[in-house]
Amino acid sequence: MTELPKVYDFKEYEENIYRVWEEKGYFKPTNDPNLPGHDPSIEPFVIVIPPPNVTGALHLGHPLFVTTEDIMIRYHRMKGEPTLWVPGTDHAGIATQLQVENQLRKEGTTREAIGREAFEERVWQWKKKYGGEIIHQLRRMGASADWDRERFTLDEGLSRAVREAFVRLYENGLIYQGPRMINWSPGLQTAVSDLEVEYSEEQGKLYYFKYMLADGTGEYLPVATTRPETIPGDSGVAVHPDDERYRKFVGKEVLVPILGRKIPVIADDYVSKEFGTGALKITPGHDPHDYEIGQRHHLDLINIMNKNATLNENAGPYAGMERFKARKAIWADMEAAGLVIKEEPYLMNVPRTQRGGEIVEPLVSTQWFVKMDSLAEKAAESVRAGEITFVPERFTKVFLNWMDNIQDWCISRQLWWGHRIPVWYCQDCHEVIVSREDPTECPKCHSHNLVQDPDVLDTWFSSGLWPFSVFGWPEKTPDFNYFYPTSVMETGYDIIFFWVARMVMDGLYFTGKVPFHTVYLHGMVRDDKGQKMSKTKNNVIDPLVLMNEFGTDALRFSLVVGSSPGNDQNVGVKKVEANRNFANKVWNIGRFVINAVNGISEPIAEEPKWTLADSWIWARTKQTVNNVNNLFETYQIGEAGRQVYEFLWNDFADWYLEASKRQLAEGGDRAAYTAIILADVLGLMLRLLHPFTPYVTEALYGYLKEACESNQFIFNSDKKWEEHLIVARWPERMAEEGWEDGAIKDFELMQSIVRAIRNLRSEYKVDQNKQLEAVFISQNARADFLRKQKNLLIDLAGLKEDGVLIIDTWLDKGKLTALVVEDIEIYLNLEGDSEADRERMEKELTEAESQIERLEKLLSSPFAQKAPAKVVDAEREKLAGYQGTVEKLRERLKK
RNA sequence: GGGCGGUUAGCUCAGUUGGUUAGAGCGUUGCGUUGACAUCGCAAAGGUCGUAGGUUCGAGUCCUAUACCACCCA
Repeated sequence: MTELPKVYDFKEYEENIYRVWEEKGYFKPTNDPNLPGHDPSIEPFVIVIPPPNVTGALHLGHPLFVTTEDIMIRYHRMKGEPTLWVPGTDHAGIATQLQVENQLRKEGTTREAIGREAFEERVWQWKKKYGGEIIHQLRRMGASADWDRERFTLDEGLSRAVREAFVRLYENGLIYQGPRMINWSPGLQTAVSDLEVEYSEEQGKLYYFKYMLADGTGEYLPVATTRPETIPGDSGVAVHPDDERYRKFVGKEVLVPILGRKIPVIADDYVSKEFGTGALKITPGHDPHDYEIGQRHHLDLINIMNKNATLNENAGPYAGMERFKARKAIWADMEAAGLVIKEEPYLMNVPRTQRGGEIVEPLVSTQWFVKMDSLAEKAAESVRAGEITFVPERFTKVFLNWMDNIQDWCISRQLWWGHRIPVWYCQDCHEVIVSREDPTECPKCHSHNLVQDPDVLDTWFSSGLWPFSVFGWPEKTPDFNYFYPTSVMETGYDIIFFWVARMVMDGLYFTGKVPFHTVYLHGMVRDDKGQKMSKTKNNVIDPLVLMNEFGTDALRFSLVVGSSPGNDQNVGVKKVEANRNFANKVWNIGRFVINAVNGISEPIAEEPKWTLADSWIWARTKQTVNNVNNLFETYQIGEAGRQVYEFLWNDFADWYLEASKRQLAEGGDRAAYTAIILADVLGLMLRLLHPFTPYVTEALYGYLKEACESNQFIFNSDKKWEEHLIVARWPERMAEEGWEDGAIKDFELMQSIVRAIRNLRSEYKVDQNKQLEAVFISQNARADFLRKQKNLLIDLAGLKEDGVLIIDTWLDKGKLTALVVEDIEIYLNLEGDSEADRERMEKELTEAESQIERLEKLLSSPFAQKAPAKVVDAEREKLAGYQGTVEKLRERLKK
């Protein structure tokens, strides 16, 4: 027999338990399609992990998604389904490249200095180190993923998938290369997609100046701009066609300040008459809206900017100047030339890159793009048709709205870390070769002088293929055939466009199937005040610190319980601490139950005679099992966890365990059956709780199993205990048998009486160990009921063993202190202040009377006719209870 | 400009077919340790469920308007 320590020491168990799980192969799916005996007709449950970046930065978002997905995985595994969770990591182009560049900088070198090949080698080293670390942390969080199937987005297999996807899209005309307006990051020296640009409201200035007419009349158009440095790139001035003020200028020419270039005045209804002066300078080379207007009106496209955000030769005297220095210089020169009208403060939306944070420069550049409209249409269709469900549902609209307004996707990045674009250029005949295999000669001129496109693909290009590339696509592998499409995609709502949308589009395009039937989106983790966690705010909580201090179970429980899908949640140390306490509570419940089982040492003689407490806890157990099943099926994981918590702490531990102590002490069948109930209820709850807190439950399960299996008096050998909880059978719904409501109601009456007595004890500052004498006055069935439950009252309310009297009527009430619960009068031998007693009872009377008033009013209203009988009856019973209380209190107060 | 979410106890949040006295954790206050648990127990205080209307026998929950906060898209 194992003697368990008083305190659950998670450090004792976590690592060992995880190792055992893994060694036993529990993380691997049953019904593996690669093994003999596979049955393809059984539907598996499959999740592919949102692959964490290999940058090495661990944050609370990781344990959140690990826990959520692991809960789903463990739940389905326990239900006996073939269950697969595919883990892996993402190469995270920009983020990782930046990290390695930082490292190089510290060494006093740069990627340019060491060259592309050496740089790539460095990044692989980085990946090996930090990618391994991330994986190690995922394991530490208890992730029951199939590590033999772990993938990395730059693996050989996945790289092949990327190539296949690119070539197929290209061949079908969905990938094209061309000069387009893109977002250029001067710091990162690469193009970024629209999604990677974030807008921040910042204080800037609106500059008003004169656009002089070219006819020399001295007339001018007043124009306002936030970016004077782009003036050298202007190729037109636009006004609204209905604008009376400027109608006469349309068709005329104006002079670009300083440069003196002639440009036309055009009319376009994009221009807002109210904004600024109502006249807009058009810079098609450096503003996305101007770009469109320029196209409409065939304006010149002038690029005035170098890739490093200095102005180029098109900017005349400002060539070579950095963009913000040029702004000042131009403005000063214009002021000198008398062209300045005024400047005023202006709150503007500044585009910045998600990664580097510096201001994005919109400019025209030759890049690779994916044509999105047809892809998006199919994706939207399948969502509208209900092939994909979002949890929470509101994200359906967000998703569709984005799909309906989709823009082409710039997929080329001027980086060195990522999937190299599979395009080669013949240096002799300029043929463009797009190929699955590296070509050695030009198919057109047979030259061997080929150069591969230097760019790499946007990381999300490969992520979009993840749900099927991890299974070996484009090969039709057994894994792909059986596990794809997957079941649930669980990830953060912040990447619904970046990732979820692209997986849906790619899945439909490349496999003809939606990649998953459910998208479960979790919220962001914030600090305990609701602030975003950031290094600058110094409010980052390191999950490792939390796990070291409170254990993995506590962290997992904290992240999932008390929150709901799609909503952000605040996490503080206190919360994790509280849940560490819960793990300890469960542990001690387990200790008690195991001791109880071990204490049974004689065989059962007769059929069971269940006590009220037995019936009650079993009824509540059934309720909890059924509720948790309902909640799991509707993805209300947090609420499910909360209900198990509540049951274990407030019902099982606080009441049933207390009640069971006497039952166990009684010995014989009573004790044996009590031990059985304790073990059965705990067994069921460990199962329900296991997905949330896998370690403490697995540890306890082992001890409980040991205790039960070794006790032949109450547990026969045909009751099968699975070897480990991780693969134990999930408790399915339990049918109602009709007695449950009565047992619950009866026990609740006992609870009311016990609480009333405890309150009074506390009010009278009675020593906890002092046993009180009590007289209960009640009639008929109620009195019989109380007589039957006398022992329960004695134990739970702290009454004297032979000092409890239950009688019909009693005259000599003396100076005893009275209590009334429903129609039961209770007298305790407390040396009370009779005046205080009277006051207390009067207060209770007033309260009960007001309740009667409320209920009588309610029951005489249309409520009684229109509400369901069950609801009305419940109110009637309450009323009867209060009426009993009032009657007894009045009687007592008369004396 | 469009959209979405939030507003519930001092703090952080649950509350999914509407059911009639609204819950938890933390914090606060009081009492209490030789047997499951002080990483605890027993109890107490604390809420016009943002505001105004509406639907309904009944609204924290559904509808409309509105205020504030946060986020997404343009």
